[in-house]
Amino acid sequence: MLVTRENFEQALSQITSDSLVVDTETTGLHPYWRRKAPADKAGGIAIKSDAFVGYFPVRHAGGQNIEQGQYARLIERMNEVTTIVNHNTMFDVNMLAQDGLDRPGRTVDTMVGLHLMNENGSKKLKVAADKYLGGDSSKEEHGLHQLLRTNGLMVNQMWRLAPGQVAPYACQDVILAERLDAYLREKLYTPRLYDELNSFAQMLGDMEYTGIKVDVATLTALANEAEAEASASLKRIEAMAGGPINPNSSGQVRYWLHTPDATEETLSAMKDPRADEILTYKAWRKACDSYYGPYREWMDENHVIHAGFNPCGTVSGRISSSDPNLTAVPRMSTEYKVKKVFHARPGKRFLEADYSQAEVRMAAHYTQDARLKEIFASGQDLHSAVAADMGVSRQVGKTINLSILYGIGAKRLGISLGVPKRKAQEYLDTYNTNFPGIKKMMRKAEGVASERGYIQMYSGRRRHFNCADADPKDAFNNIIQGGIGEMVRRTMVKLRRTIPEAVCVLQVHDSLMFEVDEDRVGEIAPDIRKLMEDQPWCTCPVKVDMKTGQSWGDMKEVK
DNA sequence: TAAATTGGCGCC
DNA sequence: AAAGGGCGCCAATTTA
Repeated sequence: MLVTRENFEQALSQITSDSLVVDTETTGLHPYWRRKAPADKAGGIAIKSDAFVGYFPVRHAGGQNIEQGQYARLIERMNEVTTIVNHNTMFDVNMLAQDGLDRPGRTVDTMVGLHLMNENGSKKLKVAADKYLGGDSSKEEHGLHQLLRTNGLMVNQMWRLAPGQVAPYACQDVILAERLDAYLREKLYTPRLYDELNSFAQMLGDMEYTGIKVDVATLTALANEAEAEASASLKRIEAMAGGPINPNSSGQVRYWLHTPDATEETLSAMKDPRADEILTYKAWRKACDSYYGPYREWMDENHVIHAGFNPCGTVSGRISSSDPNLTAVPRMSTEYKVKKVFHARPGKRFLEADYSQAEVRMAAHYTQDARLKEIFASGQDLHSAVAADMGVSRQVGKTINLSILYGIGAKRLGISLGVPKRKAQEYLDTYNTNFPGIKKMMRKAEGVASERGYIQMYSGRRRHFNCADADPKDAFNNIIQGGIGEMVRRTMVKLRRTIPEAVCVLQVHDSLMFEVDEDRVGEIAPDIRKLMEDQPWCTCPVKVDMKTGQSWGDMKEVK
């Protein structure tokens, strides 16, 4: 039904269940997308409770909205329920937070269920509904798009249509989400994981809502420095080239330096001052264009960046981050110090906990390679121990440790070590002789992936290979990568439950960043470490390194 | 001219 | 025999 000022009371009285399906039609794209679109709000809200389905227009351009006081009461009512169900639920929760919605006790997101069911497939509600529930939802949605088109509107401008035009489609969405949830609970290979992922998705939504603070003075200073360095470098380049040139144009660089490409690898190998200067310019320019510049635009009025964390962002089971992508902030070893712009809020400190050599430890667990397990069990330095076994330098050992799990070949390893392919092949052979478990498991994983159609992680989560764009060759890497994803995911939820005073603000795959009261760092750190290292399922010891600081760019080790 | 692709590069 | 896994984003370049 379409809810109006007149029938509002009647509609509200029909919201009786403790779990609601809630879907917003927004007046923009995203509550935090200050960069891509204006920060906007709910235009209308579809709600399903038991047999009731209604659309509450709140900001439709042509009027016919419910009263502000009525909307406040609707939000109040939503704050009383324990569960909110939808497709991509945290989007709606964070959108409605702008209108006073509290953090819900529990959320259910059909999107994470779909991702669990088949991480290769589409995560769109209508496509999934057609596929799993039968019917023609996609086609029905066509009617809405038609309506938008004839009014010259974009898909995110439904609030410009009359409430009565939007209501049937909005109501359809909450009905579909509820049916899809029921379907997933019945058909998923593991409903337990669906619940787990829902808790995790909720936590990621909370992280996005919390955000991370930028120190504007630092940002300005670093941005100015980078701009100055970039333009000085460009002047030097143009002097050498004898005229204007765009160092970001791979075509122009190739032409000037007679190289096959303009990658860092090629240019740095040249030992040519012209190539070095190009690299200098590109690095400073990237700092401006990919970090400092965008960060300014992503900040809200409190200088907080609300990056997105997507639980359905990768096929391996890792999360992805975007707008901006906070999993790709340059390390402090680069010349530009981007991490320095992130500061803990006043009275708080960052506490960063990294799983040490997570991938190789996970490989030791999955392969049961005797020597690898021995190295970790004895607590030796991995790279040195591997190098010693192989009779090579630590650098070679380290490079191989880092690349072997990606299935690197002799050619690529040779380039990365700066040795002939033959020599690189010798290294690989030596490695495989010393650590035979890896290659054996790679073959096995590939076989299982192509024959059974999926591989399974320790948590029970599956990575499917029964489709064209999933390559069984990636099975081994995916089980390692995904295994870490599962470990970190479960640990994050457990941490939130048992150490709520450690507020998680970032996850960078095998690393977690918390914000805690500055005077409680010493007390909380050991608890975090203990919980993170407690992985009884893992047959290889798990180790966590911890750091603390006021800025992400200035962290000191915690013993 | 806008959309799509490519080249390149940041992270684990 | 040979085989570089998973992302997001920017600017340049090509395509429709």
